[in-house]
Amino acid sequence: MANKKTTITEIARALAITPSAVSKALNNHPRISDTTKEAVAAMAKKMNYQPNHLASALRKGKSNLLGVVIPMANISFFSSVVKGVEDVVNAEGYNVIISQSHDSFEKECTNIEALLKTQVDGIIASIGNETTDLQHYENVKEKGVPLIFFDRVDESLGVDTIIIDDYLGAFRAAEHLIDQGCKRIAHIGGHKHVPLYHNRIKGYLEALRTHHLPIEEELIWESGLEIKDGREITEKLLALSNPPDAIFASSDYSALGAQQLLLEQGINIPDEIAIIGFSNEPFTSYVTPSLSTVNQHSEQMGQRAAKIFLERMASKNKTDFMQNQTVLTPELIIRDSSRRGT
Amino acid sequence: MANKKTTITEIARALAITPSAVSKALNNHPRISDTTKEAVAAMAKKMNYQPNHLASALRKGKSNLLGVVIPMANISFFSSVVKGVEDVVNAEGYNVIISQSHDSFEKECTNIEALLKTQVDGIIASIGNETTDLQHYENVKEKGVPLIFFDRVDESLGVDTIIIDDYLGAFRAAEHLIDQGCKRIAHIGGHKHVPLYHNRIKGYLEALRTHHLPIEEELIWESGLEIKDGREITEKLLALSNPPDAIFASSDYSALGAQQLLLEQGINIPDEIAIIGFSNEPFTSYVTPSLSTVNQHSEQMGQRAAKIFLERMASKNKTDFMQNQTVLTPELIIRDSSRRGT
DNA sequence: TAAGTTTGTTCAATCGTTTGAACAATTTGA
DNA sequence: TCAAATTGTTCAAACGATTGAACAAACTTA
Repeated sequence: MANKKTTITEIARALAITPSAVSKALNNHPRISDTTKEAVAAMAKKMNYQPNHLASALRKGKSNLLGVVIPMANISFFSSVVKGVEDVVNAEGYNVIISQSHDSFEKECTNIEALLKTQVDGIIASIGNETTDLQHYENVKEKGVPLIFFDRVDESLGVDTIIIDDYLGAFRAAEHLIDQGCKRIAHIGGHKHVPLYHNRIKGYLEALRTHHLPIEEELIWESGLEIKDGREITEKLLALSNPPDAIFASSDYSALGAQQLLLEQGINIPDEIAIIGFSNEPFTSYVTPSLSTVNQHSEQMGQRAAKIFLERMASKNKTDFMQNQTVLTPELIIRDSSRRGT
Repeated sequence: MANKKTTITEIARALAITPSAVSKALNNHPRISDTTKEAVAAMAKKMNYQPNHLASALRKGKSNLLGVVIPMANISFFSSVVKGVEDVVNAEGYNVIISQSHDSFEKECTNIEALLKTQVDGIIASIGNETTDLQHYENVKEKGVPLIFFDRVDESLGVDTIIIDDYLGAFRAAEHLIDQGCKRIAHIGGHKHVPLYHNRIKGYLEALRTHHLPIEEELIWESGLEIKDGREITEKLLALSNPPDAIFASSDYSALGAQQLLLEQGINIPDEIAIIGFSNEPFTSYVTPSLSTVNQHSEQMGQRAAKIFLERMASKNKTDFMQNQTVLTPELIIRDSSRRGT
């Protein structure tokens, strides 16, 4: 079809100079004269030259590719993080490769392997729910590829991490419900082996203790935090001889499930039972009543992770391997599902 | 840190053979003996060898990278399409680079350029709302890089396209409202210069004509289709001396805006005014009342686009440049917002 | 004006892998 | 038994860009 490729060699030929002169001109090397630089630039434009990134990446040992591994792209939290990452690294000439693990351990492993094979310069990841063995991440570390965990992190590997203060978020969420006059607050939690959910449970418990409310095992549940989990657990909660007057769910989806069930049962939200979720997924503001939740500052989280990556790239002298542990402060978002009239 | 790199040269040295023998062994070349292949495989595993993708990509002139350009990743439709694409191409050894244009013409151009520079093997794109000049896409074509448009396409470039039958989707949506007994159906449409929205308007009009309903200009609006547009237009519709008894919105977001306003005004949905949206965004099933909508088969669309890409790669003999125009059939999803009791 | 410095360019090696051609060793066929 | 075919491997040249060293020419400086 078209003259598919213009290489620096061709530009060189056209100008009767050497490829290396062209390369240096394009890279603005100080020893190249302005005249040559201009001539090269003009010819490059004229010949519609597009640098071959692979060649330079190979030579420089740097692909300018950043891998991001997330459980799901269609969860708004994660796509926002990705947006934050992109905003920061695109400006520095990096491209982002996103791969989804769908919370499958196997897929996560193959994704990591694919990214390493593609010679990404770094990996930003959120660990899948299924994952307990971290060998594939060890691998990344061994290869000397910067690795940064966000949200679902593991401290044991000694890599950079960035999370929100889940404990505090949960504490505030529970405290807010207490402020609204709730006395029996149920918790729809995630699996305790995931640190982040564990921290939320602790925050919830501490809030109860602080305000001298009894802790009742029958009100505390663990689950996969999907919509159906919210429904099922809420059903069980309603069946109790003494049902709760509030539900704090560790995800917006499970909170939504709870809300749907309550609405179907004709239970008034928030007066009979108040609800608060976690993550500030967009839909929480669309539903009726709008759902209170906790904002995780997803985009900021991505930006921060990206900046840490860039710092790692800048200081490849690996002498100062100080682990970077960033904790962002969550923000309570109070909406109709928990705002009781005074 | 670690012995960061194992190359085929090192494997070769360890086995006292040449790098080319190693390369051929790894690639299962027929002329290499099974003994050698096994020895190489064993040594590769032992030395934790990871092929350098950049080098092979450079040599082979093929990066195994596929670029996907979408307006927004946090719109579920687009992330589903991406998922469909990934499912298909990952299996064939490709990685996907996603870049978002945020409906900015400038960003779209730089994205395309970045992808070309990265030497992607192909590009799957949905044209941004702002875009009217297609020079950057011409560029892709000129370079001989397979280009496939989906959803927001442009036929004039002569590249492969994949869309749903927007006309039919709109026709059915409007017809469904008519079936429910609605007589004055308003339309919250997108900008007419985007073919897809134009087709939906045509489908809507044709449904009215088919069922002998009058077409009233005051009921037909163009907008950016966001939540606020839905609210504003609905407000205007309610102010009419003869307000509509149904609203067909060209996006789920604008349908949601309409719904919110109607609920605030205490208007019964669907009995006083029925609503139907377009796209089947997940939140449509979460809101109350749940929103009727049109399913665009997003994941299938992505899969189809990916398959077309793979076909193009397989037949790089570019003799048979038959443009591939796929049209998927949309599916009506009827929920509470338009289902009137009989 | 001879020695030293600066300027602008070319040379040549390199990144790690691939691949057709070449070649030696072995096997087959008539 | 000698030529032909097969098998398994090595050779060497790519792919396109980068980069330190080398070098010639021009310019300073004493």
